[in-house]
Amino acid sequence: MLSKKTKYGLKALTYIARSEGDSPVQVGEIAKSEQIPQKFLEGILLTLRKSGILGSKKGKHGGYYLRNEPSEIKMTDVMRVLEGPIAMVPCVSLNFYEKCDDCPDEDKCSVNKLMIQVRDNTLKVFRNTTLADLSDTN
Amino acid sequence: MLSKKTKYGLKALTYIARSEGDSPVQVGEIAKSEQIPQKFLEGILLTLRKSGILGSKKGKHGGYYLRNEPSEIKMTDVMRVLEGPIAMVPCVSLNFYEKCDDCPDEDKCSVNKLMIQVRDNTLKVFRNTTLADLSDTN
DNA sequence: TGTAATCCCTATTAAATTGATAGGATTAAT
DNA sequence: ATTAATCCTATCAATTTAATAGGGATTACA
Repeated sequence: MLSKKTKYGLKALTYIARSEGDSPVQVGEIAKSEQIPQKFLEGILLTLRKSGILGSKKGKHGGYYLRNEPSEIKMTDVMRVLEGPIAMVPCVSLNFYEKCDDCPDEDKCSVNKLMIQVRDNTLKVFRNTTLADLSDTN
Repeated sequence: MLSKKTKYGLKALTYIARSEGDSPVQVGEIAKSEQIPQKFLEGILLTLRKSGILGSKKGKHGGYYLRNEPSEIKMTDVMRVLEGPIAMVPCVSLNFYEKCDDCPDEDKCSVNKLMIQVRDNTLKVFRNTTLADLSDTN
């Protein structure tokens, strides 16, 4: 299941992408419009900024803005920042690899093989989707 | 992340599929061979039996057996029993649908659209994979 | 220069979930 | 009867998640 953090983060990014004008978008505005607890959202946008996806401007009339064009922001990056590994088991993760405690031999593990397929298919979706796709209002 | 329950369940099913002879396979044997806490595994096999995937024989020389051929046991069914919904958000789940508390309008939700794609691709994998594929020792 | 608005940071908490354990009841083979 | 297995329920500890709280630092602007 997708965490609220990720869901809220995706909605916020979409909101920012849609409001891109000259001035940065404020947390309070996003929180209100998207029905997200403001303090919770603050933390989420902070991690998105630290990861380089968002930029921010402090002080009065401050807020958040995208560091790149929506069409340049891939879901792979966003999802990894918000949700962590895309793979369902660590032993299959490209960016967060870890050996499983059980499992003496990965090559012989039936779960491993199945999860590689799932990972590849999910990756395909995330690689082919950008924030521009999310914010297209069709 | 895949729960241990699901991982253990998949390994156990694979084990049973590979040992299919005349007599049922015992929990203790699986637990030992696959390094799974026995009592935990008991519960897992119980739910697999209640869902109709496994059958059991009680008492001495009892154990568990597959109710169908491995090639008839689809991952969609196994995953839904062990892990629950395949979709990452309830509003996109085919078998466990629920409206999201936030989200006034699903059709306009950017997360919704993305997660439908992920779901469909994951489903594709699970529908095309059976226990026979998992237990093929290549 | 002061005040309000905004992001920034850390700590805390409550609830839910997960992984595991415990103890025995029931059933069947010998 | 005895033994060996499944079956069932309850409980527990650890972790994770979602949310809240309280204030610090920075900036615009009157």
